[in-house]
Order: sequence, then structure tokens, then C-alpha cells
Amino acid sequence: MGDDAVVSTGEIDHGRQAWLRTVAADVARLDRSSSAERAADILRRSITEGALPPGAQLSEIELTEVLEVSRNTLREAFRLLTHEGLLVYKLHRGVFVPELDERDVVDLYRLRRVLEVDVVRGLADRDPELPAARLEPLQDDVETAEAAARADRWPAVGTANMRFHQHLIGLADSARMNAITGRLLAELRLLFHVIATPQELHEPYIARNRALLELLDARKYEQAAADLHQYLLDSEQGLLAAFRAR
Amino acid sequence: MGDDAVVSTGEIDHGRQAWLRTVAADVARLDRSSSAERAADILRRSITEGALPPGAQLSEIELTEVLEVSRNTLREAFRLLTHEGLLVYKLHRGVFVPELDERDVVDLYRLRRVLEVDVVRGLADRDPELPAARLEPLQDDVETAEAAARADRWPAVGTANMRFHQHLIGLADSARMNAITGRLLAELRLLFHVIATPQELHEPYIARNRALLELLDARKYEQAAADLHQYLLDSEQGLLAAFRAR
DNA sequence: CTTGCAGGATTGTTGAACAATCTCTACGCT
DNA sequence: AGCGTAGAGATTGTTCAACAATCCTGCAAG
Repeated sequence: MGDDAVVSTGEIDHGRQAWLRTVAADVARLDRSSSAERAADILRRSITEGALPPGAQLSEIELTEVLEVSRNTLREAFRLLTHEGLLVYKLHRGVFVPELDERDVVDLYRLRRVLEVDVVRGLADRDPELPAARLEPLQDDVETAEAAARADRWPAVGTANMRFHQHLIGLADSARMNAITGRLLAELRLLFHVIATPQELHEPYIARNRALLELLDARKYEQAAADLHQYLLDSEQGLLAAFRAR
Repeated sequence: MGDDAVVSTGEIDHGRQAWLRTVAADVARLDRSSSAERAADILRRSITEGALPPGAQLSEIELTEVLEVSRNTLREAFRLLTHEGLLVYKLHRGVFVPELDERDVVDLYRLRRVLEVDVVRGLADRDPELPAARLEPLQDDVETAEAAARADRWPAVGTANMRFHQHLIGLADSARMNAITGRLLAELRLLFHVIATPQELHEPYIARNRALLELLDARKYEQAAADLHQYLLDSEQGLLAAFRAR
């Protein structure tokens, strides 16, 4: 799934030494290389970064030449991305970058709220086992976002904010929640490119992410969950407003 | 996705007449006919009904002969099922029916609880728009389960119970929750086949489904959500116990 | 018992070919 | 002009055969 490496898979190898696990992770990263998945990686980046706008059709013959893979392999890459929600198939007409609308915004944010709020609230039950080191990835994401904001690189701010939420979900150690969130955020990125004003869309949430992180660090999970709930409602409204104003 | 027809996709066609939607659904069902998806349908049944046990490898050349499709098409079918969680790919080694363990049970049930409880609780906010007719599919599932139980057909009871929960999620009109639930229940079915005692696994939940349905019909959503939460905790424990006793 | 090395089997990938379907243009009709 | 239609051209859906890359098995050597 491309970005999986940034987050714990949730599949904990109970009986093994730590170093053995890191080796296993490296092996898995090597194995990941199949032509179809490499092609999918390239296309995924093109789509999430906006090079391929929503509604665009992906021609098979053109892409076989650019990506230097056969049509069959390319179609396998298409399938992979279709399952992530980054492409849609129209039978006998081809694959397209989906055009999401306001109903998708509502649907995606409903899922986000359910999952993220539950993860944060659930941390209270497993507080003792959660070492502070696990918040470090979130810390890094916040700082990356702040630095990108200072440099006026707003798409980068958006990416860092996304990773913050992916890492947040990762705290639950649920392989399936991680996978769902990966798809969910990819679809969200698709929506961002329809919006003309990335700054006012992302800027408010840099500080709110930091505030959320501090609440987690202070183990005020109930408060954090409540804030996050409102946070996501606000974010949804902002996106909807930007959408209607396009 | 095979079973999609049984549930609203959540993609509501706002401006259309009801009959126009049913026609569109029929067209979509015709269009659905691609060789890969037909092959996937057959394999899906074999897996969920237990003909292909967990851990089994699916040989490409054998299946091309049985299913009468080319290797490429078969591999596309494999991808479809992989995405549903019914198959796993091991690079250069082939596709296998996954062997789920207790950690998967915990993971799956965590997701189920989050989603299903939220859907039920969320019904309170949209009570006026929810016509009683929308509970009819749930009613049918409960009756199907009861009839199957009287006939001692316990796998059929399990299937009907599954459909009950799929329809329950369907009440939220969320395309993504429906899709997630489809995969989730497919994986759960995979776990059921490891269990030797289908009766004691499914029987208690026939009555509990009916009780839940009556609470929904009476619009006691808060109560229903609380009951469902406990219901799913109990179900998880039952599955874990059966799993350890295997 | 472990290590290293064939040999056979299976998967990964390719390119070409043909069938099915869609899109677009041009034509004829009213 | 407006409308429906037929056909050409392009694109996708599917199959097949072949080769490359990788894995598994069994056996021999240390």
C-alpha cells in the first residue's frame, strides 16, 4: 500500500526479539517489489499529488510506454489502485480518477470520526502499555507541518497532517484500521486537489494537531477524544465550504 | 463484490425516481459480468462455504482448467478476492486461503463494535427520515435464521446472522461502511470454518438479533446500541473460546 | 545436523492477437 | 437546421503461448 512502512502494521510478532522483527520488516520491504506494485506506486503518487486531476482518463497504451510494463501488468496495477479508491473502472471505457463530491466528504468524515475518536478514547484502557516513545512519530509530523507552513509549502503541510492522523490510528495496533485509514486518507487527498485554497484549509489544524498531541502526552484521553471530535466536524465543514465555493 | 445486491450501496441517486434506480441496478448487474468477477464469485463461494480450508494453496494451472479462464483473468479474480481478505498473496509462492488467529478475532471485533454501535447510535439523529420499511430486510434475516435453526441448518443460520449485520450497517447509507463490513464479515466467515461447533456459536444470537430489531422498531436507539455493544463482546468471547478449544 | 547445489515446478511478466464495446463522424431523412 | 442512424476507428476485455525469475525438493558433501 505504499505508505504502509510509516506505521506499525498491528501484526505484532509476540515471541520474537526486537531486532528480528526489524529484519523481518526489511525482508518484507524487499519482497514488496513486483512490477505491478511498482507501477501502482508511481501512479499513486501522480494521483495523490494532483498530477492526474479528478476525471482524467488513464490510457492503457500510453501508460505502458511511460511505465515500461506490459498491458496486463498495468491492468493489475489499475486493480490495486481501484481497491484503494484512487481509480474507478468503467466497463469498456477505461479507468478514471474518481470525481468525489460532497456526499463523499460526508461519508469519509463520518468514518474518520468514528475510527479516530474511538482510537483515542480506547487509549485510556491500555494506558500503562503505551510507552511515550510511541508518540514520537506524531511529534515529528507536527514539527514537519510547522516547518512546511513557515516555508509556505501548503501541500506539504497537508501531507504532514495526513501522516499525523495515520500515525494516530496506528496507536491502536489494528492492522485493519490502519489499512482502512490509508485508503480513507488517499481519497481525502483526492478531494484536496479540487480546492483552490490549500492554506486556509490546512493552516488551522497545525496548531490543533499540536494541542491534541499535548493532550495525549498528558494522558487526558477523554478530553482529547472530545476535542478531536469537534476538530473533525470543523474540518468537514471547512472542506464542504471550500467545495461549494469552487 | 458479489453480495452487494442485498444491501443499499449508500450511493443515493437523489434526483431520480425509484423505478429508474432499479433499472440502473439491473444494468449494473449485467455490466458486472466480466470473466474475472464470475470466476471470483465461484471461488468466493468455495472459500466462504469451507470447501477451501484456511491454509490451502490455490494452484493457477489447476484453476484455469476448472474455471475455464485464462491465467491472466484468474489472477485478476485472485486480486479481487485478495482485496476482500479471502485470499493472501505470497510473492513467487502463490495465493493461499488466509489462516486467521485470535489476534484477528480481536481486531475484527473491535472494528465491528466501533462501526455497528455507531450506526445504531447515529440512527437517533436521523429518526424522522428513517421509514419503517427499511427494517424489513432485517426482519427477513431474523426470520430466515429462525427457520434455518428449526431445520438444524446451522451454517445457514450463520449466513442469515451475517446478513442481518450487513443490513444493519446498511441503515447508515454509507458506501464505505458497507464495503468495509462486507470484507469484515467475509473474514469472519473464514474463522467460522475453523470452529467445530456451529450450533452453540450461532444459536444464542438469533434471539438477540430479534430483540435488537424490536428495539430499533421501537426507536430505542440508545438502548439498542448498549445491547449491541455487549452482544458483540459476548460474541467475541464465544469465538475466542471456541478457537482455543479447537 | 547443517550447508550448498542441481533439477523440477510454480509464479511473474511480456507481447501479440482477436473479440466486444464505445466514441465520433458523416450521411440521409424529415 | 435538427434528428436519428450507420459505419469506421479507437479502446478495452480476454485469451494464449512463451520466457524469465523465484521457490521448493532432494541429495550430496562437510
